[in-house]
Amino acid sequence: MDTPGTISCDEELRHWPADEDQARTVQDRLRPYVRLDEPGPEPGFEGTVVGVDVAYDDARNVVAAAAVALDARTRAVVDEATAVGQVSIPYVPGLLAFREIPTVLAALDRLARTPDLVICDGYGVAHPRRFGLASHLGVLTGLPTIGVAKNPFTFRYDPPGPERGATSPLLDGDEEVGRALRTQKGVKPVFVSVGHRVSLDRACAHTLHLAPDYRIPETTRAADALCRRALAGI
DNA sequence: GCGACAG
DNA sequence: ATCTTGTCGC
Repeated sequence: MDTPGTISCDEELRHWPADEDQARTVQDRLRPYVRLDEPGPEPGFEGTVVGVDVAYDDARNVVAAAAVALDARTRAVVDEATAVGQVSIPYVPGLLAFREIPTVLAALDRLARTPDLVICDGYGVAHPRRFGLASHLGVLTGLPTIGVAKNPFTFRYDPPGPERGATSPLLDGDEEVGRALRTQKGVKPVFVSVGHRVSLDRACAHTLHLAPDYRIPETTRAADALCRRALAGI
């Protein structure tokens, strides 16, 4: 059933790392599957953009994930799904994906149709090993993914211009790993990076289109609200 | 060794 | 991420 040269999502979930060293090894093994040569859906495409996010209950070691599908053009919510899981490992910078992905995959599976594009709350290739949450989710699902983070993580940047839509390079040394994108005039930028099968230009264009009124894209806002509600209902 | 560090 | 009151402003 598996195509040679691709990865099996089920297989990866069965071989989930038990400690930090194993997790880093998994990232190094999967990183070559990230595709950076595809432009991805064009801005304004006909289809669905799905936002995913999770919320935690540390006391009970529980994580709730939400996936909300929006019409990519109108941004109207067309579907939503949630899932609940157990937290396996503590948060370690660089290993965020291992806390979120199993439950996020479960939520994505409960959507009525396959997403055309997925927006993650975090980073893609802007990552110490170039394999952040969005890239990891992309490789496991095969779907085009984008990472939109609220903080610059370990990277540096010069502030983009004050106007909505202004960008500046997000740098790891002298390498551009993403962009700071001003989604609202005079408001702190968000940090966009490629996850899988999308160009950086289009990743920024999609992010800007999804944030007409607020700093954070509507996909992430909707998923954030839903996973909090799901967690509260347990 | 020390500090910083997506969510 | 999460813990949390009031407060400034549209």
